[in-house]
Amino acid sequence: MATRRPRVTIRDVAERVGVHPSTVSRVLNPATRGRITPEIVQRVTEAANDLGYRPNQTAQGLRTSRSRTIGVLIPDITNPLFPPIIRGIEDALRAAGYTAILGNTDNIDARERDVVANMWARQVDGLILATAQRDDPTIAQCLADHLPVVLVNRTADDDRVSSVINDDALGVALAVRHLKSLGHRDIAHVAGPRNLSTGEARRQGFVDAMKAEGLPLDEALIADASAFSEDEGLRAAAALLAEPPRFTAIVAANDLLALGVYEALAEAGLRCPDDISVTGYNDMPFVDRVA
Amino acid sequence: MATRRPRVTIRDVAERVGVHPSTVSRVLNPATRGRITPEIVQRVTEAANDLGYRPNQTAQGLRTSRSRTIGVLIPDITNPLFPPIIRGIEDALRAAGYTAILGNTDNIDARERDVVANMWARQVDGLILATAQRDDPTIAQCLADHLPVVLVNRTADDDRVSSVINDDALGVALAVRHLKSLGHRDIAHVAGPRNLSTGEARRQGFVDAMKAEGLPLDEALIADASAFSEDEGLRAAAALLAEPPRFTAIVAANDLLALGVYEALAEAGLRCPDDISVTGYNDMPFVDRVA
DNA sequence: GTTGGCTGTGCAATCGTTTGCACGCTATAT
DNA sequence: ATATAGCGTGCAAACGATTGCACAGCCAAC
Repeated sequence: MATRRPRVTIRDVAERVGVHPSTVSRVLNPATRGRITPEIVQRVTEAANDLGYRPNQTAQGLRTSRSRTIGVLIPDITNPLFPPIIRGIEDALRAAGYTAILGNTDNIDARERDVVANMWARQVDGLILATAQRDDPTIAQCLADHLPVVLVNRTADDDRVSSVINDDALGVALAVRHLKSLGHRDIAHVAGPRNLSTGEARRQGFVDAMKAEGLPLDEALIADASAFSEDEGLRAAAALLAEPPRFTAIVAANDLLALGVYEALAEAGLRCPDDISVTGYNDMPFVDRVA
Repeated sequence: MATRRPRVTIRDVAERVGVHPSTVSRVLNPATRGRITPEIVQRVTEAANDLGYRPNQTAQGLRTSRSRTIGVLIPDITNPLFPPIIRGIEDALRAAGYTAILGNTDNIDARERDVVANMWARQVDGLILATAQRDDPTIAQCLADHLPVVLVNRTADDDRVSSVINDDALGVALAVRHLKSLGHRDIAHVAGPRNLSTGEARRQGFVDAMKAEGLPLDEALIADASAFSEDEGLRAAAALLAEPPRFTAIVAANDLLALGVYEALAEAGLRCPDDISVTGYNDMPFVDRVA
């Protein structure tokens, strides 16, 4: 391999100005800059610019044991739900001088442990989990290690950890109200996994909303999916459609499930919305364009 | 902030076994393990496991100046074209003990420079660019710095850098042939930006394919989009549709452009495929479901 | 005119690993 | 028996930055 452009170090800057490296360090650190004579600050700053000095994050990280890096765990980046979330996280982190490293877990525990171990070895300053289960061993581990952790999209039952989520109950209630206003009375629900906060909360939200709207609630019209996937949406909806439907609309707990529901309807020879209406949840990109 | 779980270092392992840290290091490094007495290898390995030792990547990185990290530049992760690519990159890197850090550039030069500078500061071992322009300053910079770089999805005119791309000309030719087999003769093309290899190659592929198939080639039926975006697809297609169309099909250089073309057709009161057929390029997730 | 405080900078240790070099030991050759 | 080669391990110096401590110089106060 060819030799790389030699890195400009803090020592190079120091030599050029004729001061000690520690002085350069103090100049470059806004918090300590005030302790240095303005004229030296000026000369050091100029020299650093001239030489194109860039602090070596690795060395900084070793010394300070902070990496300015955050680990982000997601189930699978190809799930269209996540790119917008990731984008938001990365933009915010970059603005704060941080960098994200991503880990796809595919909802596999072993993979998740592996990814977290790797991130720990890389000295991440904290973790953002989009993978939280209501009872999540990874979260327990992070709490035990005092590794800062925040949840996004889903939350956990353990209330020691904070999370950024939306109002699942409200979202489902809006869907139910909308369907009611269209004249629907008998509404089915394809629910998400009950071990995920989103699944459980939307399920409960559906039950509450039906009651609140004075619509008939039939537990038999709630089909649980074991994952937020198209396949499971298809499976769950097919179960609902096994016998002639006693409902005119389906509230799916998530957009991927809704896509599966569409398929199930098609397989059953039913059309949407002519025969049965369907609502999703997520505003997944391009979902409004799906037939 | 609470105290963190104290890190187990190579020195802790050494002390427990009663050897020098360097010996532990050699045991843990497969390349040097052979130089150490098997019994010591055994004891060190055990102690490392018992203590839950994990090498500190930051320290390793500082010493070896290799970070086992690769920077990946993409225009925008929310563009559905990229998640599958990223997923593939991350899986392959992880299998090799590497980690990816992502950078969204939004095709903005300044942002791109910023991201690359940040990655350089983080000592990335190399870069994967999905952002390549045919004449790309970032690539020139990397070559000058001897920072290893590989292109994906798009390539560059500079042949010193390798790239992983698909056969754009072939893909377009297949689309043209398919349309011809359906009976189309007059085919328009919504081309991508000519400063990107994909735009230019598919455009050229379209021209060549039309000639090869013996179909009439009318330069006026090629509309250039200035970006691979839905908006530009709409704009370019609208231009083609400004006067009564002299064509029965449109080959779009990319799926997002194709979505824009759909919109343009809708706005013009035309239906697809009844009035005009459209082909895309990418196999973007869920695109087969779009109306 | 000495003492005392303050201020700006240098010194050197440190973060956790890796690695060239040296050293002591054993085994073989003479 | 002594020289020599080789093998396994320890030693210590890096990598590039940060930071507690010490020290020199200056000014003011007594």
